[in-house]
Parts: sequence; C-alpha cells; structure tokens
Amino acid sequence: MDRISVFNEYVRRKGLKNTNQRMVILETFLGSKSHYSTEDLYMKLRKEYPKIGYATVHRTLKLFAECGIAIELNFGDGQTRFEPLIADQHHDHLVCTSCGLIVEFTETRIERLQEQIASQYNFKIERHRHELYGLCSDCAKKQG
Amino acid sequence: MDRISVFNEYVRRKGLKNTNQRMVILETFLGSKSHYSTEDLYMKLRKEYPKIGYATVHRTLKLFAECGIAIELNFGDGQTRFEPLIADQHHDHLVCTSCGLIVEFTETRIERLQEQIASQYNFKIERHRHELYGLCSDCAKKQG
DNA sequence: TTAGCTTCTGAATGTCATTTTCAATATCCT
DNA sequence: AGGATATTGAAAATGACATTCAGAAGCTAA
Repeated sequence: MDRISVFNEYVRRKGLKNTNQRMVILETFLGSKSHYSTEDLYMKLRKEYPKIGYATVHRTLKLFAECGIAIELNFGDGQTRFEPLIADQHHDHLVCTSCGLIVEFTETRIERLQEQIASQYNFKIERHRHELYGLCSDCAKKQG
Repeated sequence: MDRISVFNEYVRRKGLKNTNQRMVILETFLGSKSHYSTEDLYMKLRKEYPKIGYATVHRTLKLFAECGIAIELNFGDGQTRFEPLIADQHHDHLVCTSCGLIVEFTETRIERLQEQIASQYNFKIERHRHELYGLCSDCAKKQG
C-alpha cells in the first residue's frame, strides 16, 4: 500500500476529512527527498499556494507522523524535521555539523546489536535513533 | 583530574568567576545520577537555596556542557537534559517511553561499526547519539 | 585591606518554534 | 441539499530557552 493510500486510510478510519490542503501538502512532501522542517515546507508551498497557513502545514506534518508515513527527526538545532518514510526502510543519519548535509545509512549489524542490548535490559524496543555528527568530506577539507 | 577541578580550571582560564551559586549547582549536579533538565535541577535546588534563579541554573548547566563535564541530551520531549560526564566514559541510552526510565549502555562493537560507516562516507565524526526507545520490563508487563 | 574593575545574579523580558483558539469555511453522510 | 462535524488560517498563547540590566559579588593590584 503506497503512502497516499496509507494516509487516506488513516484519515477515514479516524473520521477525519480529506481536504485539498492535505493533498497538496502530502504531494509536495512526498515529492522530495528533503528533510523538511515546518518552516521549509511552508515556504515551499507558499510559492504555489499563497493562502496556505503555517499552522495547517504543521498540523498536517504531525498527522503524517501519526499515521506512519513520516518520522520526526530532531538533530538538536531546535527545529523538528519530517522525513517521508518508506515502510520497512529504516535508516539512520550522518549529519554534517558545518554545512548541515544529511546522509542516510543503514547497518544491519548495528540493528542486531541493538536487539541484543534491548533483551539484555529487558526492554521492548519500539524505535530508535542513531545519529553520527561530524564533518562531511567537503567541510573537513575546508576547515582542516 | 576530577570534574570539580576541570570546572575550576575552565573558569580560571576563561577569566570567569567562582561563585557560591556555581559551586552549589555543581555539587548538586554531580551528586546525583539523574539526567537533569534545567527545570528539574532548579526545583531541586530551590528547596535548599530558595533565592537561586532559574536563569542562573540554566546558564551554569550550559557552562558545564561547555567545559566538558556534562553533555546535553535530547530525547525528543522538548526538554534538554544534562548528564554529568565522566571523561572517556561514553555511553548511550535506553529510554522507556512509558515511565521515562533511562538506562545507560555501552557497546564497543557498535562504536566500531560507526567508525566504519563514517569512513565509508568520508565523515569525520565528532560525536554521536544513539537511543533506543521502548518499554522497560515493568511497563511492558503492565501494558501488555 | 581596599579601591576599582569585571563578572555574576535574579527578575523580568525577549525570542523562537510550536500549539491552540476561534470564527468562517469546507467536507462528509444521509 | 441539509446539517453535523472537521478544517482552515490568522492571531494569540504557550513553553523552553536566551538575553537584558541594575545591583551584588568576586578578583587583582597596590
């Protein structure tokens, strides 16, 4: 089931309504590989739909996270970012602390070790966050 | 060098001053295993030192992070927490999403894999964040 | 020790992302 | 279509964090 269907399904099940704004936001959100903050997406949408409200964008992004087609990311810069999520395609992030570049990685060996740790402590893991912060190759060159 | 000395050293080197409030905050901060938010520590201190200000607690915690005797943690609940840090004793966290329990873990195999990933992408890692979210054994029992 | 300079403190205020409110509007169901 | 209910967008509220400022306290040199 694609993400648009997942969203529609969720909206129906919850007795919510399917509005133009939500569709427009969804399409724009899915049609990019970016990690949008509310601000980012709002600015992008405003070019084509000047009447759209900031609060609507924000509420809709939260809704995406709620229904599982997006996840909230928080890299500690005081801005929550939202990332379109593909079912069963988990990944983690490398974040350049200089230019803000975000690179995704997956490492199944780490995932397995996580499970071991969880069972050691009798935790039932729901999700995790794993971020590596440092300089990307370009910034490392520039800044020594 | 213990953490009090590290702090005093830092204060001296930076031309800052050694005040009563800072000492009181430092002692309380180090004398607990908690992961304090500014609010938490402020409330705790207030019992014994009612005149201490929120801003002072907050500024001092930032100072601890600055001089390396604490790190800022962010578990995505909108509150920055500060953790007393022991030099060379890095660890990551298991966080119970139900009761808020925080358990620390270390796993050198994961650390090694991280380094491999970083070099794959030509990143120069400065720090990382690795958190596993889920239910602790108690909450898992209670909530099924 | 004191004078004099600098930093610190605490209360108040500012800032910024996010959330809520509310009246007008749009959607959905029958 | 009619009517109940959710949504929208502008504005205001919230909450964590940061800054300001005047008075207080720490530091340094003589």
